[in-house]
Amino acid sequence: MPTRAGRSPLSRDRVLRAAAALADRDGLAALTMRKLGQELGVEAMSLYKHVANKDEVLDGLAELLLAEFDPPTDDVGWREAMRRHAVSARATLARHPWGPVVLSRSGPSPAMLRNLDSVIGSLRRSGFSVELAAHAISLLDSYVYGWAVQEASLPFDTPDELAELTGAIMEGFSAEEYPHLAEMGTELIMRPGYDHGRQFEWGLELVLDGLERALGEGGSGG
Amino acid sequence: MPTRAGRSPLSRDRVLRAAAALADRDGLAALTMRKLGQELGVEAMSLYKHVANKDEVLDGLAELLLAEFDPPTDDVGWREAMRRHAVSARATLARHPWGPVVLSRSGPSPAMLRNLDSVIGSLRRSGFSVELAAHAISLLDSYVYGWAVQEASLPFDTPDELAELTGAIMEGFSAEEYPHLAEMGTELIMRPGYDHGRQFEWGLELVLDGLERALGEGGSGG
DNA sequence: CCCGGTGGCTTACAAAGTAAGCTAGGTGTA
DNA sequence: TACACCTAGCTTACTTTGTAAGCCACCGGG
Repeated sequence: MPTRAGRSPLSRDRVLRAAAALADRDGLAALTMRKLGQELGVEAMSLYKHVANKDEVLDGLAELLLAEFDPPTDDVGWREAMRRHAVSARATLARHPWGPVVLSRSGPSPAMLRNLDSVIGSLRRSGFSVELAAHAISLLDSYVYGWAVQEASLPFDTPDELAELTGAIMEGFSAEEYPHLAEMGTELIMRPGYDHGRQFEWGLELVLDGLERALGEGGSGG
Repeated sequence: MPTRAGRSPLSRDRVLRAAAALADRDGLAALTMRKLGQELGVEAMSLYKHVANKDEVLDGLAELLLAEFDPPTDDVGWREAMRRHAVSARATLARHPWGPVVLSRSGPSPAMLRNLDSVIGSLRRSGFSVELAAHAISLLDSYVYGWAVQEASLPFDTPDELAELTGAIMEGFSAEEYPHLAEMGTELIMRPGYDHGRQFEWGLELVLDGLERALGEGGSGG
């Protein structure tokens, strides 16, 4: 007899979705096989009929995540395509703070390769040399990824919380110890209307400007 | 009687250094309190006389790491100062693949704040507005950090190994599936003399160019 | 009607963090 | 000198987690 009536049967897919939901809700550290089982109304060991082990669950999360990234489209020009791709990646990673962790421990999965291939393709069709495309991807990826990692480690979600937190941190140290930090805190971050996310876009535009210039120069730069 | 004669007494500092050495040698996952104890010729529980718990060990590793970063100096101009700082940070993180992990889980520690403050100071003294300095740091940090995270997850150390690995990955998929990736693999990455690290510098120069331009425009950009 | 396979369950063990309390050896003080 | 005390390291034991091994009930086909 089923533990709970009307429960749909388990499947690898349902396991992974539940894992993502659990990690979203309670954090990646709370994702244990036992809790995951509970979530699905099942004992921990039952999960092993559908996934080989916990590593496979984590790899599966990486796949789910990559599937959420919009691949670039060719109908808007490379610059807009890259911008959208970067913005979407950042938004996805912000939605799932466990994203960077699972991505950085997964090897080159098909989803990852597919994603990469489509970005390279978009750039190549817009006139980027192989080398310049490599440079562009490396730069954009590092930026987005690094941003996301730092964002994921910040313990706040809204600008208000940021201001509040900044204030709390700043009470912990004297303005003599870290004068420049103090200045930045009071004159920028705690100002009403300050939006941390704006910085992401600013940096992204700077990077895109640089790439546009490098593309115009026709070479690989250097 | 000491387990091993002539052993110097334990201390928080010795514990942290041993932890760093162990993580360097066997990876962060191998850093357990028991192994760390062994490394020091001591039982696991003895460590707790010097550190509160494992979290404190990890936080301590973050401090050690930050101490390895060269702070920027004022005698070379902001651009060269930022370049050196970024290059040094990248080198440090490459030397310690566990770096990104411990950094991203540690809150704003004094070492972190000090580091940040000195970078802001260097920029401010070179004419950066508060806002532009914030943008610059955010961009540079994200780039270096994102690069480091990705580099840390790569399972090779030398260019030769990269070429070899790329070849191995590319045997796993058909050129029809990922045509652009295949092209990049054969025409760029597996070419003799290809140096992945060069891409870091290329991106860094692009970013510095952009910042220089933004500084010249005198405003905060936007 | 039996039979094998499948999906979930129970049990059990190893690794890891760490709480609690023990003890020996050195130290300051009467 | 003797004694009380402090400290660093030790022992034991509990909890959480991943997962190996094997059990059993059900279900569809011969």
